[in-house]
Amino acid sequence: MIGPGFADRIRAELKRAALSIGAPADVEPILERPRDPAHADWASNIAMVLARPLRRKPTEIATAIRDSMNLADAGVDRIEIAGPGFLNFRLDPATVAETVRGIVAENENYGRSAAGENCPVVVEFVSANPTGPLHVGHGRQAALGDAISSLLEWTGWRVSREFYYNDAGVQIDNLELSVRAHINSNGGPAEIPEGGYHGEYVREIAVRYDAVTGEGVREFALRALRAEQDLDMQAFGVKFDTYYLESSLYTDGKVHDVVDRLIANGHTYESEGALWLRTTQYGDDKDRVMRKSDGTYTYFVPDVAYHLTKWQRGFTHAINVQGADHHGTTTRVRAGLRALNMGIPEGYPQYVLHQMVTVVKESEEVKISKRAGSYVTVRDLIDWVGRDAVRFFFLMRKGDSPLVFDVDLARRQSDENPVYYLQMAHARMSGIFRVGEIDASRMDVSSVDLSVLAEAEEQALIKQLLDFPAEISGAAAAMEPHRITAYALETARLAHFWYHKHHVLGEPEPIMLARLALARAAQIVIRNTLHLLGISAPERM
RNA sequence: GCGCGCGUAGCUCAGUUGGAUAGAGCGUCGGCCUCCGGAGCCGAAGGUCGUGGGUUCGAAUCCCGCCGCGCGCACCA
Repeated sequence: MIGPGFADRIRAELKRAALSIGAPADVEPILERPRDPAHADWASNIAMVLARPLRRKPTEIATAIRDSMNLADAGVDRIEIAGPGFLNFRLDPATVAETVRGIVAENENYGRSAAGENCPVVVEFVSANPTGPLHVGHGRQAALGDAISSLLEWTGWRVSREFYYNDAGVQIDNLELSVRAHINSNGGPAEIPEGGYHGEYVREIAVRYDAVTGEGVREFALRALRAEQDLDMQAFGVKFDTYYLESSLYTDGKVHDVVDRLIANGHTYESEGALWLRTTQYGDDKDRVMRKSDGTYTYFVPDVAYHLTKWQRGFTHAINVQGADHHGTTTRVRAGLRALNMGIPEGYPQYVLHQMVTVVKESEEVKISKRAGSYVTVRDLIDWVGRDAVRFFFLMRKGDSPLVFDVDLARRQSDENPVYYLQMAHARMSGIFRVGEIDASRMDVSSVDLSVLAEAEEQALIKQLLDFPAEISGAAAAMEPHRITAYALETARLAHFWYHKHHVLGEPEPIMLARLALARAAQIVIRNTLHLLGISAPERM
């Protein structure tokens, strides 16, 4: 560990100093990177925090702490006191430069940590009904779910990516009826029933259906659409570890078991010919119907059964990535799980909800596609701008805010396009090695004198590279991949700055060797961010 | 009406879980540059962080009210 290494040393020495001036024994100094790098490399607000318990002025405390700190033990060059009582720590440029060696050595593992302790977690995403091609909302989910999964893997969790097919229920009935309508119309205009599906794909399925095989229309349609969705995800580069079929919950009797258990636990009642669950006992604003008056179950019962299987399969942590339009279901699923009295905690599963996606092309919103009819598909986006751009654009914004997908920007081959800018930074670093005819992957930096990396752009770039592990763990803990896209762009920016200002090849050998090491470190970090986000890192463009 | 989310520069958005003078990209204006790899670099203008209160050493961030936008409020998923 390189980045936190500094912080740990400073923190330990800071704590020792704080205790020596009478701080409470349980004091835990907080270190942070100041927003403005001109202030310091690392900063602590400990003096302000201690002001109250010690009944002294923050600046006074800060001075006392500074005076009792050992610079060498903390590994810092300078300590300053600023503002209301910040302790600002500055690192020696040669110390900073030295860290490049570690980044190059760790290579593809740089940024990983073990915080998750190999704990199993299931991340469920996309989970579309097999009733049509995947739409852009599913695309956002796929990008988010896959990136969150990667973040968790990078921080030491054992991740299982899961796709839940809602292949039961009324919507599947409607799909079957829609396909049958086309079959019956014999190529003529079909009478699609109320609630049915109108896309071109429905007609295609009807045309391809062959009654002679003995396979039912319903099974054939489901199989075709699942295959199509699988291809969409494959084109997007997303791989699932498991697929779970809603229908299996019925055939395995799991839905019945859940209902029986809920009844046995006394959380249900009959009313108006239906069976209700008292979800209001668990924070819902009204009780929910479990079994309709026609004897079938509402969707949330298999949902509860499904999430129970996650728990029983050993996933003590479960994360669901869904559109915000499903927000209403979270409370009742959790309520159902708790009503089982099986020790499933209140916040299980965790939800990551995202807002809607609108697609804009030539300044106009695109709402329809030929294949799907009333919506734009993930496949359309991939065809228009490529997988990398689709992924990046979906991850650029935090899930809480609606996303406008600018197709024209995404396909532009210039710096205005963030994906291009980012990949170009990687290509540039790679270009240095190509032109210099150096095999970067075999580069030995163990005996290079890195202390010559003292230029402002070099120090800024290195410090940025050092932030990478902390960025990963922060983004993983918050389940916010957009932090990584922002970090990647900033890293690319600093790499571009450095590249424009300073030459590598053709410099005197000591400088060239050190700069080659830095170019390699930058290449590694940019490549790692790209790979983590599921985006390719081209060597040339 | 109730619940959830969001209001930050002209536009698109960040803001490290309460820290220092609120940032970036695009756009606008002024000036350089043509270099391993493609118009890049430097500087400037631009903000009552929707609004009114509260909490404290300190608030864009936490709490309450109000305004505006989105989503949800099914015996659909």
